[in-house]
Amino acid sequence: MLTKQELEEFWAGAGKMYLNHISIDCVVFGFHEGQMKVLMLKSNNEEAWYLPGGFVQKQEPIENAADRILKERTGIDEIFLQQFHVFGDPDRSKVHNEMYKDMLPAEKNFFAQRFISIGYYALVDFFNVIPTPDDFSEVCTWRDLNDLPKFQLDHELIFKTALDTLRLQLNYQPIGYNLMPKEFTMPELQKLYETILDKKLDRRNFQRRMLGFGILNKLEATRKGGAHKAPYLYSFDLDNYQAALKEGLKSGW
Amino acid sequence: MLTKQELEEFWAGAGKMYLNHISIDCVVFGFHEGQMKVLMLKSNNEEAWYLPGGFVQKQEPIENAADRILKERTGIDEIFLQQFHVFGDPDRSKVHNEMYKDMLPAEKNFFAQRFISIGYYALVDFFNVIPTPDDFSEVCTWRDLNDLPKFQLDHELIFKTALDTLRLQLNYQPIGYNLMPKEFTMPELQKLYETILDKKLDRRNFQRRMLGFGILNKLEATRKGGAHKAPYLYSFDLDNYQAALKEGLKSGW
DNA sequence: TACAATTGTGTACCAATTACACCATGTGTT
DNA sequence: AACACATGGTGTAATTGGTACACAATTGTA
Repeated sequence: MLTKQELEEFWAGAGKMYLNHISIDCVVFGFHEGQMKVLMLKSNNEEAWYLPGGFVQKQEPIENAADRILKERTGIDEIFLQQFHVFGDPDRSKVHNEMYKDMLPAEKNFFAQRFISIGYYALVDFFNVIPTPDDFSEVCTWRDLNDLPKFQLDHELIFKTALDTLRLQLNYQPIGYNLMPKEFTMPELQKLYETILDKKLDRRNFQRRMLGFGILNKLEATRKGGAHKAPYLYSFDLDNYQAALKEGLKSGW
Repeated sequence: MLTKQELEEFWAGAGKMYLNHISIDCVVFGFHEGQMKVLMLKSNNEEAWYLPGGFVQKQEPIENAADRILKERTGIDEIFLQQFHVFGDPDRSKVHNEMYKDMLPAEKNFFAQRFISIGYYALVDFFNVIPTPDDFSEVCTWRDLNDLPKFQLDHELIFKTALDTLRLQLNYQPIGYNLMPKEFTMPELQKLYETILDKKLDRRNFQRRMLGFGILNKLEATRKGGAHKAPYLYSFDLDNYQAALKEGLKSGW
């Protein structure tokens, strides 16, 4: 162990040695009636697109930072937000570093610094969102999952990891409270799952399994208007939903 | 979007505004013959114990930082290491801040800064480890899971989150390659699972399920020496093991 | 040689998942 | 009004997976 004198010196030096930039990158998945999109931004100066993100302020819990950043990009609060991975390769910002190297003196080149990025993903109904560009972009818009642009930095890795994580978590977590209207039909909920997983599910088995989780209330009313038999309406049982979020939907060993 | 002038000013300011300290805290679970322990450290000046940890250097990938820190504390490389959560509450270091407040001038009080900590957990055979104190501790030793000391800061939360995550991941990930000898018997492997989960498993069902994963090779030889029927020896099929690590052991929807 | 402890293997049972059949309901066509 | 058609609601058989337990085999020891 160090002496008190050495300790003080260590702390004084460490204050500079170990400082890093911490950013949040957020994969915002938008859903509406069987469509699934990602929110992306782009500057006119560059070809590549990037994910909504920002920096964590010194006295700010990271959850708050993620909420704040998302509110700025989408206009909405209380989004379903899930932290999923930290991306910390020092080469992450190499591209930017190269780009600004000639424009800016070294001590002002922010991207010569090291970045660590905390990855979050968010689920929203994209009809509730007003995409708003940030200080480094002119364009902020929804991109279809089947028509993705070129990504900046390691944002493609972040996006793919988010999608994989989301699909995995579908097995253990309830989903949809922020994505469905207050009252919805079973086929509508099934469509959400099919969209995320990108595959067809059997409607009868889906229904039974979903009801088995005990997070839905069956309502009296039915959804009229379609050219077919009117399906029953459901709403989420919020208590059970919250409980399932915490404890998961399946047990293990 | 900002003008070039504004951008330069932003970067110059941001360089100071958003710098944070990033540390790694690592829950090292040690196993041997049915025992499970955690590696912990303690300074003579304080009562509370803390987890192995350290700071991420500017030009260092975080995975490397975790490896480096663990090598310093345990003497071993190539440990099974899993990132599981980021702890970023600004109040995390409050206790230390209070403690050093009177000892150190504010600008030298490292703990007045914000800390963000990336949580990892590691699995090792504790007979392979030489616990080595760091610069802030005199004691570095294994603590039994049933006899845990008082924790510093939010290290109890980190520890509990790690244990929960480990138990959850047992359902989806193979485990044991770094913890078992090259050749081992089924009861020995079962003991590892029982130790982690802290419950008894049925040996016949365990065997069938384990073999079903296809990550084990049954060997000709048996383990002689016990006062009972000699069990068969197994080894891990490394190819299948690695594949299962990536793809998981179960499928979902 | 009998016994205790432990391992190897099989099987009956229950729960969950999958696949599919059949009926009900609302709309448009004739 | 009769009918086809698309879709939703419900039931059920077949399959799979997990749990509980029975019984035979092996090894060292009394």
